[in-house]
Amino acid sequence: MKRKRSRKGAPGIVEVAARAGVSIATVSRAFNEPEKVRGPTRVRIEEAANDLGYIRDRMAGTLHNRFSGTIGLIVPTIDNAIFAELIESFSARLLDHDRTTLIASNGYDLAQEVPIVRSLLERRIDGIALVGLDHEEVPLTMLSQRDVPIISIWNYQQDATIPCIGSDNHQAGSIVTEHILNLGHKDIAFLFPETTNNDRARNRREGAMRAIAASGLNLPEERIITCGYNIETAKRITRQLLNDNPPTAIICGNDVIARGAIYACHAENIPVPEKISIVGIGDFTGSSSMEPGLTTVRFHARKIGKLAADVIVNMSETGFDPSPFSQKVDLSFYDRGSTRRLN
Amino acid sequence: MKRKRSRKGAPGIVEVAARAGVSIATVSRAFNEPEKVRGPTRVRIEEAANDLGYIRDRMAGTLHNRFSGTIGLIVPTIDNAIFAELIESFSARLLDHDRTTLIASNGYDLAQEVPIVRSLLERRIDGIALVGLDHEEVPLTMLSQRDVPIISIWNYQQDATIPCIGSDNHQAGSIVTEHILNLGHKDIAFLFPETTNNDRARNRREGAMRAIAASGLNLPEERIITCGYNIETAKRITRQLLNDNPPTAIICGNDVIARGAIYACHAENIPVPEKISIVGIGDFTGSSSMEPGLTTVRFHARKIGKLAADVIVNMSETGFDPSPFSQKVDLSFYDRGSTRRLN
DNA sequence: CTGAAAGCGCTTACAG
DNA sequence: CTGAAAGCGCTTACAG
Repeated sequence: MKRKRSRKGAPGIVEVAARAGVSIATVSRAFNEPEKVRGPTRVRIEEAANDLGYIRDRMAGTLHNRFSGTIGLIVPTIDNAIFAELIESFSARLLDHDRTTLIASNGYDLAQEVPIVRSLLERRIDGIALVGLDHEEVPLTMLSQRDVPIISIWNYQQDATIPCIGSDNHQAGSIVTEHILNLGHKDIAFLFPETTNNDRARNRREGAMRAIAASGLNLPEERIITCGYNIETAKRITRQLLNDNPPTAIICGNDVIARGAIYACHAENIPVPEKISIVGIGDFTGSSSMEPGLTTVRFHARKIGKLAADVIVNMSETGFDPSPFSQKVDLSFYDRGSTRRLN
Repeated sequence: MKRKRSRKGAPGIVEVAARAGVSIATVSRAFNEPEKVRGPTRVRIEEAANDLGYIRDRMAGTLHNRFSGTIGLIVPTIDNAIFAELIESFSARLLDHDRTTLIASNGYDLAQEVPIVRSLLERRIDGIALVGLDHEEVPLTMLSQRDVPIISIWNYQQDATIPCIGSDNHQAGSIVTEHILNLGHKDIAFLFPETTNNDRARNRREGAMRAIAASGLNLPEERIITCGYNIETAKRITRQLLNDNPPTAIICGNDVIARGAIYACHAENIPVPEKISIVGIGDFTGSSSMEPGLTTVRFHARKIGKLAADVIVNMSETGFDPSPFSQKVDLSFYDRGSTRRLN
């Protein structure tokens, strides 16, 4: 069933060279190292290329210099407010660098990264950005064996074994927890996603737990609830919680869960924050507009995405020594309407 | 600053051939047309490839057969619930087809599509999916000149000039409007995004307007409000509206705007649906979980994404006659809690 | 079923 | 500053 695509009229470097009256070597230089081509020659080449509607075949060049101008991005999910801003800013910034984004999602299943990485390597990516620090050995080895630079994004850990750009999830967890504790809450529930293979969720939870411990509070086991990543699940679990044994505050592992929790309170006619305080983590699009506005800690997703794009391009161009590329992006806490002092 | 990436230890087809004791031609066949290679030979080659950790260079093959195994996807925005499910399902399905997604967003600016398409063509995409039917001539010509198949996704129009897979936005607009009219509402406001260069929004609005006209109702000019694409803007504009001159129903161009409108009602203490009915279009993730649940018409985004992936792969493999590839995906109306009969 | 050889569209030392 | 030529890692007729 395979067909061979015709080149049709599409002109190549040969046609451009002929029209400009130069060799193909000079045409190539005019694009890649314009400073090495005499002004008038360059102009003639550019005109010829324009007239013919020439579009370079970068993949042909890749064969030679090993750069495809393509960067891989693997996220846990696309269908979720969590990474939307990150993906958008990362890919837009790459376009500014004349790079293109090859995107894939692993569906929160790290085993999926093996075939994805293979698929990306077959397309000769110049570098790759992976969300988080939890990854299997195999894909990491496949990448480093081929000298493909890796950047981990979203989570920042000082002792990370791969260069990372992101925020301190540990700190995010403790910030919101301390806020709740400072408001005098003692009966607190945690609504956190599964932490296996998810360093972001794990660090947040650890940070939250540590803040609890530091305060001397003792949180009973049943107050630590594992909750799926979607609004509907969070809403259902929270309604159950409200019916069984409502706490005075709920600390949510992210804003998506917090949104579900707030909807649950609406559904059960429990006023937020009068009867119950709710905090999220992330500050996703829409969190500030909710009623009540969600108290949360902001991950500056666009900043992280942009930085990561700059860094991965830089790494691919210069070769790299991982360590100096790690960067911590500060968090911002927003005290909006969804929490209040316990009275 | 350019460095040359070493191949390092990464084995190529030559090494695999040597280890398997065959020619590189046979190795190539074993991957591309396995049925042409004798069983035992194939096994030896597969073992050799595995042992060496061989990863094909598809870009080298592209040079010859013109297929990169890469498909472009241009959406108006990534940072938005609107296209999240579409992107996720499209790219996941492409991965099943052993294709990879090159993603880019145009920020609702069609002029951006020229550099984006150029960038994708330089990477030798095998096909491209574009959201909507409004596009400039230039990028479309660039693509068809190079025989790159195009599929328009999200909007379906019978007389579209490019093959399209999506739902009837016209119908979506009329469905929600008729629902509101059937509930007895007469004082209705429209909250629609800018319709220039946006066929989806335009069709929805036309469908809504037609339903209004068919009912004999006369909608005053000031009831037709243009509203930005984000929750915050929608909330602000709706609050203004509620203060100035509240209608009994608001028809929103999409669920994002509807979400903002509902939050505005919460903020102004106007109960939905008791005092005001609100409908959206789209049924994005989260719309069913809101309080009240959003009455809206569902675009089956995952179905569209999956279908589009199948079709574009098919088009790239078989050559194509555009017309038979168009497909209309039915809408589903959900009457949830945000609307009620006027009394 | 398998191999030797030409060639895909570029880039890059190497000369000049 | 420019050109002729080799070569990047594959695929594909063409022979055998």
